[in-house]
Amino acid sequence: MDASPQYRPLYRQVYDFLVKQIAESAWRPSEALPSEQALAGQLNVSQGTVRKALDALAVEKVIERRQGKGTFVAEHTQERALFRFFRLSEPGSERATPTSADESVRRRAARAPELRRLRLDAGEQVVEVVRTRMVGGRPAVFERIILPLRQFPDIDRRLPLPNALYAMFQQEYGVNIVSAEEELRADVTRAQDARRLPLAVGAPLLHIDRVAIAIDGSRVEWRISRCDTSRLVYAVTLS
Amino acid sequence: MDASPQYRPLYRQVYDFLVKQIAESAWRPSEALPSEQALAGQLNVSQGTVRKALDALAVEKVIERRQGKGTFVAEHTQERALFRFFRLSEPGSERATPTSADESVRRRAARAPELRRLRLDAGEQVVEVVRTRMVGGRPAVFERIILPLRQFPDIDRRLPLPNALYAMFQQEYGVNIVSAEEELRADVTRAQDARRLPLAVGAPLLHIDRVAIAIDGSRVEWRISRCDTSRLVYAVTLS
DNA sequence: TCCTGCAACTCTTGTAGAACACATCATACA
DNA sequence: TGTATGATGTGTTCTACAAGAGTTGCAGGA
Repeated sequence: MDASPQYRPLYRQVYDFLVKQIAESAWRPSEALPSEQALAGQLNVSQGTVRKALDALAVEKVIERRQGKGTFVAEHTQERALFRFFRLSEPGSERATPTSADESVRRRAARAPELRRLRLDAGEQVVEVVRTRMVGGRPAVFERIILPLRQFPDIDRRLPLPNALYAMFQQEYGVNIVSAEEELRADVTRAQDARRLPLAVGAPLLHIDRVAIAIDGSRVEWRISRCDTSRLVYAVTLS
Repeated sequence: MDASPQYRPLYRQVYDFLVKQIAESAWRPSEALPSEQALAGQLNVSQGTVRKALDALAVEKVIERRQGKGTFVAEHTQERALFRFFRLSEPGSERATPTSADESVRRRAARAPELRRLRLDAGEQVVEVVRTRMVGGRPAVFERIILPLRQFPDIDRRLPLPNALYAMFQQEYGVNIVSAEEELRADVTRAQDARRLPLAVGAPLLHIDRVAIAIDGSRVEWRISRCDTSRLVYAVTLS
């Protein structure tokens, strides 16, 4: 534990240390961290201080704690990741689970808006994924995803992509998505949308612009989803 | 502290006790709660246990803690409430602040969907508020709000309603809004919308269906907002 | 006498750590 | 094969002290 020029509480230093370790994949997903006692000994602080840091990480769903068993790196399982970041559901708040279809992937140089959104350096390459998301057997979302090739090398050679991308990011690339910033607006269906979705050109659809953020704070994915909300709704709880 | 049949940790019992007290307006907004020591003495637990309960309430933004000063019931000030529950902003995530216009209020019997949404008893009366929300001098949202008259007696005689309704709920009626469930979808502008918003009939708009939930868990407000998202977006962070 | 400035005190929440209870699992033993 | 037990985890509770903020009271000068 190094004492930084500006004071930070011990438990905060422990927290930062653990975030760094997890960001560097020191432990695999679903693998157990060292016990509180072990970490306390290693970092030369008390068990209570380690616990305070672990509790904070558990609130953020970065880790999971199980009494009597241990503390584990939270796993982005299929259901869990979808439940967290896929917000479309039946109007009565029955959760919808999507599948993928008509996937196409290509590698190219990043364009200006992508450089800005993902804070990339000029000339960097990206992978563009275009796919249709099905809910209940019907096309519901038309998705365009931009990924920096630097962070996901050869992801365009690992087709087909899994249904839950964030689980793959975590397991294959050690990239932990912890939050996502979304901007929503209503838009009209264009010819491009109508080829994928059961919507007439000119009909309203929900346009979602998302940037996903990893545990180290880096902006890792830009995703635009165009959703048919005639049968599903975007559900969110503000608190 | 009574021991319930199913075991609950002490700090959870303290938490529940405090929630109940705040729900019953034992302390006014921005008023200080008794100190940790005082609460600990009153409830016959240690200061650390009280602190754990208070920390949880602070995370939920029900209370605010200030070192050296005390613990205060969080106040739904104008800016704070809007920042929390009004999600429209400029695309670059510059926050937008709305004002109200063209407000009309009437009292009537609750209709079937309102009974369901707000879990009302048949025959209960509601107050229906219709108003236009302006952002940057332009109409941006057309809002319809349903409130149970039982919880907000004579609210229809206190016109004009303030800009931040939840601050009024808290100060005038002791109702603390802590979360809101929203369902969003894209819809077309209808004649009714076009009278209020600078949109042509048939243009896409964002339809938001919100139920606001008070600290005691009761469903207190049903609000439908129809938003012009040609200049603003609905911004939300998933975590 | 009145005002000013500072030190000391008191009350608050924040941080750190210890002690023990409870959960889980592996293993020894009847 | 079933049960007891010990080892090792996290969960809960409590204590001690640090740090922030405000109040009080006193010394000293105008």
